[in-house]
Amino acid sequence: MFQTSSALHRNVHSQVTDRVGSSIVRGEIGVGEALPPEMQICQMMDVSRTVVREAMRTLTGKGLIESRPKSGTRVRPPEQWNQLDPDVLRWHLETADIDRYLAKLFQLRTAVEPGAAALAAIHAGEEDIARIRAGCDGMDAATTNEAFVAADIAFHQSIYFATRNEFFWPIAQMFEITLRQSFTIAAPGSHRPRALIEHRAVLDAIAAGDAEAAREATVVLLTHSADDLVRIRGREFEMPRSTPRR
Amino acid sequence: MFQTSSALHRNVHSQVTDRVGSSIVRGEIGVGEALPPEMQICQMMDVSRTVVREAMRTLTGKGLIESRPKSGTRVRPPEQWNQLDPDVLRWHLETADIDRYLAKLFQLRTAVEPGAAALAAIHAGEEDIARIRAGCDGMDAATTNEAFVAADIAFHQSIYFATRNEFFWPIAQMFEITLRQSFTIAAPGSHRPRALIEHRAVLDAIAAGDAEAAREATVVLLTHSADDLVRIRGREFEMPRSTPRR
DNA sequence: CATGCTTCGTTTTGTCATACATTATGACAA
DNA sequence: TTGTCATAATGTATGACAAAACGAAGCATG
Repeated sequence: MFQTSSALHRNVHSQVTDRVGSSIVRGEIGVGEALPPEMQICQMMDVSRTVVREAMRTLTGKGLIESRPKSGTRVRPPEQWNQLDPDVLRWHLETADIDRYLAKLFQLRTAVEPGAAALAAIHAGEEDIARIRAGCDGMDAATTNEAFVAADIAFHQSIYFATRNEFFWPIAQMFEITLRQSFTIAAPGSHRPRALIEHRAVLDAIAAGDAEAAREATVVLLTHSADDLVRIRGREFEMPRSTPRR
Repeated sequence: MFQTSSALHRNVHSQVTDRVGSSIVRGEIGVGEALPPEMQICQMMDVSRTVVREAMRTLTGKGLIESRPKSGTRVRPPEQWNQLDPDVLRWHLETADIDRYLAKLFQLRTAVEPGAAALAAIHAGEEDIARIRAGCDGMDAATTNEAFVAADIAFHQSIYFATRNEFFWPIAQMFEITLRQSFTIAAPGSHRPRALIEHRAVLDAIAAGDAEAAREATVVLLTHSADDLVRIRGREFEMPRSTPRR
């Protein structure tokens, strides 16, 4: 329990937060179960109670736990966790196998991104479009694989920000976390030229303010991307596809 | 600054979290600006530093602020806030006018829910379908307006949970927060019969495991819902619509 | 003389230790 | 069965010190 994680933080309470949070996400504590009392955690990790309590506050804020005097601190059901919180995501990534995670992320993208692109076409300002275009150009100019993936991610992030709807932003944030853990989110290499064309199509539709075109271009982009993922990483990346009209 | 909020909590640090968090979301502090030093906040609110620090940890965990020795505690850019966090949502709801908020929420639903329903059709288990059906039945049996809306919300929440993809769950959570603040999320009354039929259509498609039917039934449902909202509350509820095929 | 670098002091957050308040649980007794 | 109370856990307060980073003063150098 509370196995030391690999991340090195400057703050002690971040480390404690990491170890406890990771344990919870890993499922070592079990929903509804109680954590050890604060004092016991202090001894286990050899830190002061201040630190443990601040870690607990952080976890409470993320919806992972719930504390009451006397009864102790209990793990809340996962439906109530802030599953899109960067830390929670990271803890998931440490434990769950990466393919399952990427498949779920891709499911979310498939559901959201076409609609987001449509909204972006309506609400994007000059700066938003410039950012999206910068992503395209970055993909174009990329020599290394890392640079290509980074530009790719920046492109998609910019679309979410361009909706001008803050509820889409946390989804954009997810990409960063994922990026740091693996460079394999996209499946570049063989299909770069086609991918570039399809990205430009999305950009052009958004720049033109054509919501429906942006939606459908994004569907095409994601569909082909899913095909690549299925080919490279396996069938769990198959998505329910809404056949785009032509 | 740090105006007292209306919510009554049992914990002192929750109150401090509320006041500071609310101030930040309200925009009283300004992105990049520094908060007053901890000791000063202690005096302002007449609490111990322990409490203030635990409140700060909570806010840090939600991505609102960032602390460094000597330089102080600064407000992070809103793109990095956990915008789907229940508390952040609540603070937004306190300040922003409710129509803008509901419109953005509806934009998100319009983008996500069709895809979520498609996924639910594939992954839902018996319990999931039972929950969705319970939502339908609840709408059917509802006598009061509150009961109808509550059942409606339960129905839609169940769809997100039925995806079996935890990244969709935070969106379901949003409905709870919104429900507590206003019963007007749906626009019931005149169109109850039609709404009920459309909800059943979604349920049937999911129960039948037909992803495409579930998607299109949801699009129809949301489109009509948006029409009602536009009629009742105004044009800001107009959505980019993906004309469903027939 | 002006400019850049180093050093050091000060401010603010980070951590520790201790004491006490508050509250809900669970056992005991009426 | 119900009410009361001891108890164990979290909640709050206080005071002290550590660490880090910004800024100013001083030093060396052009």
